[in-house]
Amino acid sequence: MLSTACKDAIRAMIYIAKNNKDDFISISEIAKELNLSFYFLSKILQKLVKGELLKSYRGPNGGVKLAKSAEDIRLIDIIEITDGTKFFSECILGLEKCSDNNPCPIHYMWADKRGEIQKMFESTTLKDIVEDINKLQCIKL
Amino acid sequence: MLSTACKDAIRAMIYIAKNNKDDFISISEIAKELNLSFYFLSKILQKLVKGELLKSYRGPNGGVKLAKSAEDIRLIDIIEITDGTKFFSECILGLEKCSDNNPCPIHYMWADKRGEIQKMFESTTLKDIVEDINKLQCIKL
DNA sequence: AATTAAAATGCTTTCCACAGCCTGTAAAGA
DNA sequence: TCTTTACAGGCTGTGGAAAGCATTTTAATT
Repeated sequence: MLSTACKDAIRAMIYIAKNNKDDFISISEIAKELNLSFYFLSKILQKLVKGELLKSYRGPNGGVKLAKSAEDIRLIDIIEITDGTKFFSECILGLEKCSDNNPCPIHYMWADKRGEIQKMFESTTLKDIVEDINKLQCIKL
Repeated sequence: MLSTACKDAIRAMIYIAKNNKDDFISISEIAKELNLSFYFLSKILQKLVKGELLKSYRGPNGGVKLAKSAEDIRLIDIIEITDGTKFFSECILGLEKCSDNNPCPIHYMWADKRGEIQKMFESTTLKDIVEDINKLQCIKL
């Protein structure tokens, strides 16, 4: 459902939010901690920088950090930048002409579930997740 | 979410169920009607034959037809054969160690939605869909 | 028996997400 | 100013899904 790039992006953003301070976190540190390819992660995070969820800084002690408060970054924002929003509008059977006015046989029941998933991603912020991590016992990202 | 092969399989199965009679429907007819590659569709339907959702017959007037009543074929059956069931058990962030006892930060909210989708596919049969098509105005598959 | 229709199957090709590597560029520190 | 650090971004390789092609097998019809 989510691309590998998107999953990695979410994991990285959670890691960054959890360790959010004034200084920058290096991409190589994140890649090591999350067991990801440095090169692949670099490109994903570049997208998030362009999407204004992250700020980056080059040179020694450089890295990335959140561009805004963790409570202002929703999961859907990360998904939109990495995967786009096709998933939340496309027909589950891949029919281009399918829409509310012109439904495929399973359009309505899918539109319902799809909408709930979208709401879930819209209503969850990085702050929520970090708080949950501190409350619950969660596995290492 | 669903692979192209799975989407095609569902569309084909709906078409077959809608036109279900005693005689066999040729794969080339289905491919033409649904605007699919004959070769690709052949391979998908072969899987469904092996999975015992379809019966096939070679030679003149051959083709495929449902192996059982339309009310005994659920969408989840088609999905299991073409894509497997990984989707309904895997962590949305791709973490192997994630489980109910050992959750990732968004495990529970995802497990909830995922379960609803699974129920949707489990509770929808080809008969339900064909009835809906006859009742509602649906687009061409 | 020969011909023809249609599924079964193996082989090849195409395409894209994923991943890795290398160079360019910005910034800090000596 | 030179060296080092670290993000930016281009280029290339790889695996699996999707798609196309060709041959084989089965069965009906003439």
